[in-house]
Amino acid sequence: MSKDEEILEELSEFFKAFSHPVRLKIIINLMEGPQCVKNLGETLDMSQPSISQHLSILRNKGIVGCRREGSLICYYIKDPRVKKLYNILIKEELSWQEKS
Amino acid sequence: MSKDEEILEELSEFFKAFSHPVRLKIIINLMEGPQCVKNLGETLDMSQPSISQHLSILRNKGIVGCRREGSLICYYIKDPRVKKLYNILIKEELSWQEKS
DNA sequence: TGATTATATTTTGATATAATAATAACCTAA
DNA sequence: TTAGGTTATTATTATATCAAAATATAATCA
Repeated sequence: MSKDEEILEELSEFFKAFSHPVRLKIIINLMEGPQCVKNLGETLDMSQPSISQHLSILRNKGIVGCRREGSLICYYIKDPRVKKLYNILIKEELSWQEKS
Repeated sequence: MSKDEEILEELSEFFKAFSHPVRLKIIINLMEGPQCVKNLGETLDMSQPSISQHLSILRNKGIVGCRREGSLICYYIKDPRVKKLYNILIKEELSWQEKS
């Protein structure tokens, strides 16, 4: 596979991370700061395994990272492209976010 | 479904359009200007039905539009978010594009 | 009209993704 | 070390997506 093909593959994988509403929710929440899985589950009102599965997808793509803090595992945005994307395309669509 | 849920659904559908390397290629090509299906097929070296299928996905999401011009059908970028996305995230990753 | 070119749709089979349930692993505190 | 709370993984089933092939539609030209 050529270099350009690889770039396109990687880019499409990146966008695939955003192509599910639950993952979008997770990403939007993490944009406000690192969160542990438990908090995410409560905020999004979803089952723990489901949250965990989507987090593992985001982790595998390098979009989020995590660190253990005692009994909790704290997730945070890792890929710098997420911030760009959030600022120009996501933030302004969300009614509950101020458009500073 | 709440308003916010709908927004997230729509956004995730939008990103899903970019989550396949062939569709990325098509979008990148159309960013340089409208193209007919035949040209796209030749440029990308892909079968006509395959191009056409991906175009119909992009069409259904409102990302591209098309108009008939004689015997050809000309596709163009329709969703204004595409240009934003292209400029901040896609363009700079492509080695064959100048980063003006 | 029939033939040709351009494009779209449909179908099929293979593969990937999703939700859910069950279980396992890990940490902390008693 | 056991118990309880937190997170991850696995298995299963349902659904979605993909590529490829076959077929259908639409316009043009002879």
